[in-house]
Amino acid sequence: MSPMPDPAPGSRPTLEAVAARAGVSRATVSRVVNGGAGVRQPLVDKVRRAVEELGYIPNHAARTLVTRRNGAVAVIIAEPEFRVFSDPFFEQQVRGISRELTAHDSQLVLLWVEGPGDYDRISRYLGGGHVDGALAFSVHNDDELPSVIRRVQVPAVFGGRPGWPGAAAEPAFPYVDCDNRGGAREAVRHLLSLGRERIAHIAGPRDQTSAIDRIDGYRDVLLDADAGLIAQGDFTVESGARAMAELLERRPDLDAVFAANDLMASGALRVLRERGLRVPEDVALVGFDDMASVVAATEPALTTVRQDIEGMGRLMVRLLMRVLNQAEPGAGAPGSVITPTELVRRASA
Amino acid sequence: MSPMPDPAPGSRPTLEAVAARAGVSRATVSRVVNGGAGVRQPLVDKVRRAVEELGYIPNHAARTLVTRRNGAVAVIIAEPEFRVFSDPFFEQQVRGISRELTAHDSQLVLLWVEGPGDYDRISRYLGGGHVDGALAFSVHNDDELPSVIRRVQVPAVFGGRPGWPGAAAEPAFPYVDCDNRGGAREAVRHLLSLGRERIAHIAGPRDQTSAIDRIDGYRDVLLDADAGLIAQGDFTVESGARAMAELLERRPDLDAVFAANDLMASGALRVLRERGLRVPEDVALVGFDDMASVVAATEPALTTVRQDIEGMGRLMVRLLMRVLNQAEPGAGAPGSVITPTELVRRASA
DNA sequence: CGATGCTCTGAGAGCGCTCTCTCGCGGAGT
DNA sequence: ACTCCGCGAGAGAGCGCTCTCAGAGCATCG
Repeated sequence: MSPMPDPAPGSRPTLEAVAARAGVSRATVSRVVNGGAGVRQPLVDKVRRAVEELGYIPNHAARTLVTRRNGAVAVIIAEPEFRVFSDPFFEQQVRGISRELTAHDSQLVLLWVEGPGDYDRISRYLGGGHVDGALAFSVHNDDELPSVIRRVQVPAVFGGRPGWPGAAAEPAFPYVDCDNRGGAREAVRHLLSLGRERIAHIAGPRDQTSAIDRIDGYRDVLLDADAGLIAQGDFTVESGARAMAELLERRPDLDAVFAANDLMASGALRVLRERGLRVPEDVALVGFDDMASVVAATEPALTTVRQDIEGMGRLMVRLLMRVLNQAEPGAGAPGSVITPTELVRRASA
Repeated sequence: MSPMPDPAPGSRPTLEAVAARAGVSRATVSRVVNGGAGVRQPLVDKVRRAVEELGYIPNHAARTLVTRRNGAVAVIIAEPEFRVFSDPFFEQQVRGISRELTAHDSQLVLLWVEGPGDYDRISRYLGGGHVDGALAFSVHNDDELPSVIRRVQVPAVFGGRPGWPGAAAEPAFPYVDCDNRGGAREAVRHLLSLGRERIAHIAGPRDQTSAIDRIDGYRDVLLDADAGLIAQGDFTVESGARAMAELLERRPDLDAVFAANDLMASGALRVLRERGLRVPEDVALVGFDDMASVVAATEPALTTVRQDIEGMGRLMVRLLMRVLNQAEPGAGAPGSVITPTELVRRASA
C-alpha cells in the first residue's frame, strides 16, 4: 500500500539505521519508540518519520535480552482428556485471555501438556524465561502443575479455585473464579420463591471445586436437604440424564431440579420430557453457566445462572499483569477475584 | 527433588557461570549445550556436570538475537466465527501441530484474528520476527490473510487447499490437504458397488475447497448425475437434515446418500429415520471425516471416509520446518502434500 | 628431528536494544 | 552579569549468547 523503498532483502532496519536517518542518537530513537517521553516534539516527529520511511520494527529478542520482559504469556492446558478445546466454556475463556493479552501487547503461547511425563518439558520451558507468566486452569486435585509452576518460580494465575490439599491455607497463586456458591444459592432460592418444596440437585464431579462450591451453595439454602435429592453427575449431558432418571426413581415427588451445569440440565430435561413430565409445570429446572449453545437448543428455554466466562479470562490476564508490574515481588500479591453471577430467568423455572 | 544449591534468587546462571565452574571457555560450553560436536568427551562430561549442578537453562532471547531463530511458530486462527475451537476437526489439527512442534523444540504461538481490522496487528507481529514461520488454515476466498503473510515475507504453510483466485497458478504457499476428491470418488464407487443407482450428494459450503473437491469427486464418478440429486448444506448437522428433507422431496426414489461430512450425514440420518426409511436397507449413507464424536453416536454406525487430521497437522509443521531449513530461500520450495483417505466401512453402507 | 597437518579450545567481536550517566544548554534567581 | 538548576540529548556499557578465527597441542610423515 505505502510506497516503501524496499530495503535490502532479508535485513530489517535497526535502531541504528533509524537514528542515522533521523540524525539523532540511538538512545533518542529508543525513547521515541517506547513512548517518546522526555523528547522534544520536533525530534519526536523526525524520528517517527524515519521509522515510517524505513518500516522499522523493533527486534523483540534484543529488547527482551535487556528488559527481561518477553511480552508473552503461556496458557497451559493440562487436561488429559481429548475434548478440551471442544468445551465451549474453555473456548470462551481462552478467547477472553487472547483479547486481553492483545490489549496488553502480549502474546499467547499455548502449552499443551501431553500427560504427566511431559511436565519436564513444560518446566524447562517455563524456567527458560520464554514467558513472563503463566495462566492455567483449575486442575484436578492431584495434578502436579501447581507445584511445577511454583518450582520454576514463574508468576501464574489460575482459572477456577484450585482445590489441592491445603490450597486455602498456603499463599498459593491468585485465581479467578465466579461466585459458584452464591450463584447456586440464588438458583435454589429462586426455586423456593416459586413455591417448590422438593428441590433436587444434580452435582458435578467431586474433584472440581466449581462443582463442590455449587453443591455447597445448594446446601446453604436447603439446610435439611434429603441426601436422596442429590445425584451425582460429571458435567456431561449423558450424566445429567442418568442422574435425573435416578432422582426420579428415588423421589418421584420432586418438583424442581437445580443442575450444576447447563449440559447436565439439558440431559435432565430430555429425561423429564421422556417421562411425560412438564417443565416447568411439574418440575422446574435451573442450570448453571448460561452456555449459549445449550441454552439456545432447549425447549423450554433454560433458566440458568450466568457467569461471564470471557470476562473471567480477561480478568486472569489483568491479575497476571498486576503481578508482573509490581516492583516488589514479595509485597502484597494481588488477591484472587470472585466474579458475580446472575440468575437468568427463562421458561424452565 | 535434586538437591540443587539454590542460586542467588532471581538471577539465573549464565553460560559464563557454567564455563567458570567447568573450567572451560564460554565457547566450549556453548558447543556442548548445542550438541557437543567437536568437543572431547572428558570436557563434555565436565560441562554437562556443571550445567546440571547450576541448573543452567539457556537464555532464549540471547540465542535468538544471534541465531535469528525463534523456536516459535504462529498458528493463525482467522475464522471470524465463534465456534472455531469447538470444531473437533480443528482441535485435532491443532493437537497434531502442537505435538509435532514439540518434537521440533518449537513453541506454538496462537494468533487469533479478531476481524479484518486486526490484520494490522497480525502483520506487525509476523513482521517483527517473533516467529520463524506461520501456520494458517484454508480461509474463505476473500480473506486477506494470504496477502498479509506474503507481504511480511514470513514462511508459511496452509492447512487445506487455498481457494483464492488464481491460487493454483501462482507460486503460493505450500499446503497440506487430504485427497478430498479421491476420497469422494471412493465413497461413491463403494455405493455403486453396493448396487445403488440413485446416489444423492449433500454438499458443503461452496466457498471451501474441501467441499468443492468432494462434490467434484462425486461428479467424477457419476458423470451424468441429475442436478436434483445434489443438495446444498454448510457442514452443520442442521443443514444436513434440511438437505436430506429437500432431497427426499425431490427424489423420493433415491437409494443412497453421500454427505460431504459426518456432521451433515448425522443430520441426514435423523431425517431418514424420522421418515421411516431404513439405513442401509432403503438408503445407504456415507459420510466424510470419520469424526470420532459423530461416528460413535450414530445408529447404525456410519460408513465414512477417514482422513488423518492429526497427521495433517503434523505434516504442516514438517513442511514448514523444511522451508525453514533450506539454505537458499528461493530454491525449490517444498511442494504441497495431499494425504490419502480411506473408506471405513461400517453399518450404514 | 623438524615440518606439516589435523583436531580441539579459547579469545573476542558482535547480534539490536535499553538505560544510566554525563554533558550541554537555556532560563530563573540574586 | 554570574551561578544554579533542570531538562533534553548523546555516549557507552552491557544483556547472554553464537561463531569465526587464530592458536595450541598432538600425531604423523619426510
